[in-house]
Amino acid sequence: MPLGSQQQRQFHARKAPRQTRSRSTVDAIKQAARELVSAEGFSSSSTSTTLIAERAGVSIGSLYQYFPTREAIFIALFEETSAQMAATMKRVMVRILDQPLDKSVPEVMRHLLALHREHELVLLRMVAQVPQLKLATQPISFENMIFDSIRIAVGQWTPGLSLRELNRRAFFLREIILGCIHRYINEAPEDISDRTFIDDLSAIVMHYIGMPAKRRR
Amino acid sequence: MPLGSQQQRQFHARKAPRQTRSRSTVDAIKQAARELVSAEGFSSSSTSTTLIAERAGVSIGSLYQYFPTREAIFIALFEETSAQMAATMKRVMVRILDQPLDKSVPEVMRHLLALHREHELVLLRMVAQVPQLKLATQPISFENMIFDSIRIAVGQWTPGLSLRELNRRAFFLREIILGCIHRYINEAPEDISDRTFIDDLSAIVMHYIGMPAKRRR
Amino acid sequence: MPLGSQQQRQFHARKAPRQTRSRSTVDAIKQAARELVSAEGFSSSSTSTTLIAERAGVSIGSLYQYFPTREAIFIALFEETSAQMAATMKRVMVRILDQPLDKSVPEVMRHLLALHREHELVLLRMVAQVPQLKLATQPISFENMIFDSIRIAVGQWTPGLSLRELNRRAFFLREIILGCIHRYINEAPEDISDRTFIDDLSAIVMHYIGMPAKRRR
Amino acid sequence: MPLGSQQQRQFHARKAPRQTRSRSTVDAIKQAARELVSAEGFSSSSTSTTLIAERAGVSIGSLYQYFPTREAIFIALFEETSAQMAATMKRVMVRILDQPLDKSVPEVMRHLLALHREHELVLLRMVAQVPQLKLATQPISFENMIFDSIRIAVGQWTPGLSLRELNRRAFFLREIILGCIHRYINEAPEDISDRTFIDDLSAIVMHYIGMPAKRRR
DNA sequence: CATGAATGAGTTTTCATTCAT
DNA sequence: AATGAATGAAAACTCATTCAT
Repeated sequence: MPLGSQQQRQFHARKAPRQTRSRSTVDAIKQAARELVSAEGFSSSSTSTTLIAERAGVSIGSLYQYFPTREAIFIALFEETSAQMAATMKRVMVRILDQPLDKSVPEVMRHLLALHREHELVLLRMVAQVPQLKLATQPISFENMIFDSIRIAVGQWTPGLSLRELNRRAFFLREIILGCIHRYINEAPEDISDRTFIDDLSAIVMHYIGMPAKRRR
Repeated sequence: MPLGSQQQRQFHARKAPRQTRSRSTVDAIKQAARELVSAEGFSSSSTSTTLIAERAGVSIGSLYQYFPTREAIFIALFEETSAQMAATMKRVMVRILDQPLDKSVPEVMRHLLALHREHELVLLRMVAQVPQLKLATQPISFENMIFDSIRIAVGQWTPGLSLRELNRRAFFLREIILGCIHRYINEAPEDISDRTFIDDLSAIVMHYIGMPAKRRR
Repeated sequence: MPLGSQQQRQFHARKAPRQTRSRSTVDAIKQAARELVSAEGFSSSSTSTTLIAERAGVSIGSLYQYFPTREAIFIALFEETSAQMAATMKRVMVRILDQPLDKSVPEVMRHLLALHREHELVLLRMVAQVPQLKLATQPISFENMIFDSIRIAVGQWTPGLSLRELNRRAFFLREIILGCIHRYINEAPEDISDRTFIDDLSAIVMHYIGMPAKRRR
Repeated sequence: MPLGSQQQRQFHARKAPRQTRSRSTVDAIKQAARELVSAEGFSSSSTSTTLIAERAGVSIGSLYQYFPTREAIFIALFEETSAQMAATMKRVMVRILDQPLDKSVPEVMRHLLALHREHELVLLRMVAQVPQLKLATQPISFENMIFDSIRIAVGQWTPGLSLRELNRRAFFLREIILGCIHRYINEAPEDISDRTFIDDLSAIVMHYIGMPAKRRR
């Protein structure tokens, strides 16, 4: 019988695991998925459900007990990672916000770089390669969290900006920060050390934060 | 010569179209691929060879006469687009290079934005979603061309920079420019008009170009 | 361990069937293949995986669970048959070896004929038509087993032969015996009864076994 | 439209080539086919019509002008080769028949070996691998010719044999001779020189020719 | 006659998903 | 709950053959 047509495709996890055993089953699956994605990207031949289950030491049957769909695994993975990162960053931000810009910005950059390195592949590859993510998890939590933090920071340092202008600056800053970090990790350019990378990125950021509001004609 | 011996996967076009008829077949295929990718991304269910052939009004047989592999189609597409964009940009650059920075930079940004809009999906989606591209098309021509242009421009405007520093600036500038343009097109944020987008981006760029060489400790 | 890395074409069975259910699936597939080959030879149109699966009353999916490749099916078939035949012949040989030549040789011929009749098509057609077999199954067990038995028998009956001469005689005998049997089964000539066939073949064989070592000039 | 159903499949050459140009086209095709078969066997991927046409320096269109079917090419090839071999053998036979057995038999074997070596692959591989041949070319001319010659020779040297017995001996002799030659060429066993091979084969043959008619019980 | 672009039925193979045990 | 055998729709790709030019 033709599948996938008889019901709305569910993208989210099927049942909340309660017992310890299934707890670890879910984790094993996610971990296996993470590893496979890291090693090979998302091509469905290298991260097939069978492979994931195998690596997790779990039968496919069990896998489908907890995830209704292959995609669900990756979405869960993504959300988890994303949430973790957001939480970590929040902690960092709180600790730092009252310091002067030239201390706090590099500090934040450092943490962001480390964080992305740690979760490198899941986050970087996934967003790019799994289009469904954009739709499924509307608030891409981490990016949004960054966006909000930036708005707040910019608001503090350059008061009197309109909402539009605030959003605009946050838009650019987020893209500059995350974009440069992504590419830096991906390309690992020989000419640039972590140190210079963070210095330069911080300089750019600080300058843009401090740029006076435009006088519109 | 011994035929049929295990030939490794070919990524490039199988035979060059000679007659006008086949010329147009190839074009139809590429166009169909372009459209499907634009509409649906790369998931092999939405851009299967069958679908491409169908949309191109061509039999699968014909498709495989010219492209040995599904991937080959996309690579061809990518290379073509990439080359076109590079050529266009070169022309623009030449026309502009002797103008003062505050004229030429926004001008270049304007052109880049237009160019990316035009070729939006092929370029944007492809690089992210087709991992093989990185390997198959050694010099991702467009990005490289941008990189080189930036180095030249920076060299002119901030003479006396070391090679390393030149490369570093080009690295940041390329990422900032292309990254912001990509995201701007993708997200189409309501708060930002094309005009402000270009102004802001230009401001950031100009500032970074002019930043004095760092005094290292 | 890195999965998904280009694994070279496997010719051997994919997973060993554990449960009784899969046992019978594998058997059904092999049986279906055997029948189709018998009826039609190996042309991939008459023994396509689809056809085999269909006849086996099994889905193609299942087929590919156990055989990674169409070829793998035939190789498995061949090995199985070959091994069975070798085992049977060994038993026969043991029982017979101490009898006088003029008893044992016809006896062996009789068994060989029967054996080939039983496994007729798999063995006969396959070796000729599937070139990969030669490479895949290093010792074509049955033929080798015959070869060895012949060497032993000849050694017993005509002692004092050099190794070379032993090999030479075994070469001729094996070809004569197996060749004549094959053709007899294939052509089923009206003029020749099983009885006369075996008599004549035995006579030829016995004579050759007993031929004195050559005096080389 | 589905082909192959609207008319009886024709296996023989489509039109008799008259002009010199097409003469050479046909030859080129046959030659190309011969080479490809020699190099790679019959797997339709290594001897596809396209490949044959290509190697022959001829368009597929032209190929199909002269051969209605892929098979037709091979059948033509086979018949040609077979006829040539038969002709050659006939000449040899005539020259030799009045000599004493112990001269003529080795002589014939020598010629047969040479002949098979020359046409090695076409003949050997083809018979085994192309089942259609058996049906299409009813009188496999060469084998038949050998068969007949043997009957004549045996009739001369052992007069008074019944027709059945004649046929029987010819059956065995043909298989022994051709079988051993085929295998000798295919396996090229190190232990056996051409000389010993021919000596032994001749001995076997002569002995069998001379074996007295059986006294039936 | 020659050409080679086009065709498409038919192969092999994959992989997400189900379901009997 | 867990298992893993079974499923089959769908994908990639091939190759003999036709036919417009």
